[in-house]
Parts: sequence; C-alpha cells; structure tokens
Amino acid sequence: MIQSLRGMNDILSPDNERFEYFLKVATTIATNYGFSYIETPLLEETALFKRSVGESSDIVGKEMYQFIDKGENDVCLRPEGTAGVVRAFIQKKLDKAGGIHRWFYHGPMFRYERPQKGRLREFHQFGIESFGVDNVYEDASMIMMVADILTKLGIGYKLELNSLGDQNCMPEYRDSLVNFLNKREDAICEDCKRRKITNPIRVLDCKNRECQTIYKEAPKLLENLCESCESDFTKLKTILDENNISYEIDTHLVRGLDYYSKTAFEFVSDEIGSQSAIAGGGRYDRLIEFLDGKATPAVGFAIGIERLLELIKMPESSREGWYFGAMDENAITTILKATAQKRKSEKAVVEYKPKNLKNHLKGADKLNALYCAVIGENELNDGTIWIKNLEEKTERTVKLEEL
RNA sequence: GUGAGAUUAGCUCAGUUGGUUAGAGUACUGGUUUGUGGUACCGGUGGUCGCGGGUUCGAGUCCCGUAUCUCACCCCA
Repeated sequence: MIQSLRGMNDILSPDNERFEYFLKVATTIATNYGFSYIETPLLEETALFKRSVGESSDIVGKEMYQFIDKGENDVCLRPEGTAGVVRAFIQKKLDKAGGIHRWFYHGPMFRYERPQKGRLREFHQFGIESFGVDNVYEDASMIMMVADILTKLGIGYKLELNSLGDQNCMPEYRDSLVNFLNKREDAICEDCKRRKITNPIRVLDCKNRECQTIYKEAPKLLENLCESCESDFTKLKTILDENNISYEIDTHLVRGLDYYSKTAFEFVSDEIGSQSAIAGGGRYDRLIEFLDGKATPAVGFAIGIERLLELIKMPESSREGWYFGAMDENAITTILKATAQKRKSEKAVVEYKPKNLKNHLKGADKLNALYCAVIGENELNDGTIWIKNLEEKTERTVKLEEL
C-alpha cells in the first residue's frame, strides 16, 4: 500500500468541516478589516527564504524542502507565507507606487521536521500582511483581528506581547546581551552556547531551567528600547487596554524569524500540547529593503490552522436538504427526475434501490436530511409524492409537479 | 537530528506462562409479513495480527531490523 508521506495528512470529514468553517470565519473577519485575498506560489527561489526568514533560523538551516528543478533553479516549497507575499509586493512595484496594501492569504506550508502534536510537515496557515502603515494602531488592529477570529471560533487563548526594538536599539542591546553571555559561558547550556553565535536573542526563550535562572539577571529588551520604540510600545498597550484585550508582557518572547522588529506577539493555548503557539506575528519594517524593495513599513501575523482545529467550537448543525427514495422498482425513474429537479435549488440525494418506508426513513436520518420524500405504489398510481419533515415529524402528500 | 511509547476488523480495543479455527463493542449490510427514522431483536460481510528476518515442535505473544503513528527535545504556526 502506498501511504502519504510522513507528516502529511489528508483532510477529510469531519476535520474538513472544521477547516472550512475556520476559513469562512477568518476570511469574513479579514474582509471586514479591509483586507483582500492574495495567492502566491507554493514554490519559490530558495534565496528568497534565505534572505527573509534568515539563515540563522532552523527553518532555513535544516527544515526546507529544497531541490534543484529541471531548469537548474534552486527552489523550495515555502516554509512560511510572508516572504512570498513581500516578494509579490515588490515585484508588482507596489513599494514604489506607495499607498497602503492589506492582504490575507491561506494555504499549505512545508517544513521538514519531526512530526508531533500540532506539528506537521505540510501544514496550513492563515496569514495577514499590511504594507505602508507605520502607525502602531495597525499593530493593534492585527492583534484585535486575531482576537476577533479566535473569539468567534470559541477558542480560549493567552496573548503574549513584547517589543524587539529597531535598528537603533536592537544592535546595542544584542551586544550587551552577548557581553552578558560571554561572562557566563560556562554556566549556560550547549544550545545556548550555539545560539549565542547564531542568534543571541533566542537564548531568552530557552526552556532549560538553569539557563532561565541565569537570564533573570540578563539585560532586558524592554528596558533598552530607544525613544520611538518605547513610545510605540506604550501606545500599543494603551490601545489594547482601551479595547479590552488582555495581554501579558513577556520580555523573553522572541519570534523565530529574523525579520521581525518592534512589536512581537504570540497567541498561545494551554490545551494543545507543547506546541502551544496558535498565532504569531509582529512588525517587519526592514524586510522589504532586505528583499531589494523600497523601504516600507509592514506588519502581519499567521495562524496555524491545524493547531486550532480541535479547539474550534462548531455551530450546531441542523438538518438540511432532501432524501429521495422509491418503494417500487417502477418508481425509480420518477424519483430520479424529482431529485434532479430539486437539485437545481437545494441539496438532494437519491437512493437508487427500492426499499420499504422504514429503511428509507433510516437512510434519510443517517444523511441528516430535513425531508424524506418517497414514492410507493399508491403515490405512483396518482402522480404524487409523500414527504416527511424529519425535524417537525410532519408529513404530507403532494402532486409531483408541486414539489 | 535526539529520546520514549505504540501498531490486532473501517473505528475503539480484549487476547492468560508461547499451544487447536484470533474475539468484543461500534460501524456497514440484510431481515423482524412492502407504509413511518434517530432508541429493540436476529443474521451477515469484514483480519497475511504494520512489514521483513530470527528463536521454537509451535509466535498475535519472545528477539533483531524496518516503516508509520503518538509524545517530548530542538525549532516553530
């Protein structure tokens, strides 16, 4: 038997119903916020991700589905959504055109990782990107949009907030942190020693308890912000307070992708195992420049759809549509015609085999149909059809042409 | 890439110290005098016990390998 690849799932009933419901809710809300749909290719040039996500991240370092195509191009399946959207933004010269561009997207992402709960090799994200707005109100809007989506889906969450600084204050902070780490080189774990070289900020969210004890003494990002970062972060907190969005400041919250600056946020759930981040995002004002575009402020987020699936509270489903059946072989053609007619406006399924009434009712019930319509000997003789409303338990017999 | 646990019917799981023909529930399907569903009763289909080796007179059961899944680490949505 040929099986699907490790970490790659088929999505079918009943999960696909939750999946579609999520997309319906998320796209409706995004549209209400003034965002429009963008779709970018699943396959991009490898260099795009190296330059945007950053070579220091594990995503680029060891998790990409990378290969050489038949035209000798070095390509890979997208491991995240922002890079492609930014490329499209620049390629369409919207950076030079100026103005505000607000987009949402959704689709599969690929990372070659060891699968576990809430982590797949092919997974789906819903994401938002906003270009051209440097006002921190836009950051707040992003957070409120995620909160709206999660609330609408009945999902409980915790919001963690941090500021990563910008090109003025971040490098200085990084130097002082490295300095701090150098003094404690012997005490920190092997992973942190590695992170000190590759991406020092990442030591802050190390899960090693001894490391965390040491880092309590470490210089804090938030205490070293420059004036503009500081005032933006204060403003953001005020906006969230005014809109009743509760949050926790987490000075150790570090986003995994290199392109973030200033606002960083993460929505977490304590109900889905150790992969607890259900949505993450932040500001990335420098990324467009990194990819050869004209400097443009930008902010965005992504939601991991699979991680939400089991948390979604679905609206109660009610009976819907029609079931058609015949009790006599001679009535089958009539019932097929009736079904075809009904399908022009409503959902209708038909049973091809003649059965007694009881079995037809069972069949209709199993399909969760609202109406069970049957033609038996009596109905066949006077050109009528018997209809039962399975919810109200009412029944009637009508002329076929009145159906 | 590292570590731990699992894999028996479509699904959820039993299966004794290794011993005849591998079970249950559920689902599916048919019937309970061809006119009333979700709840009853009876029957039926359905298994190369993940796959490949080994030990043994004999393996679902013990050993080795392998694949996949799960959980955790790393990392991230």
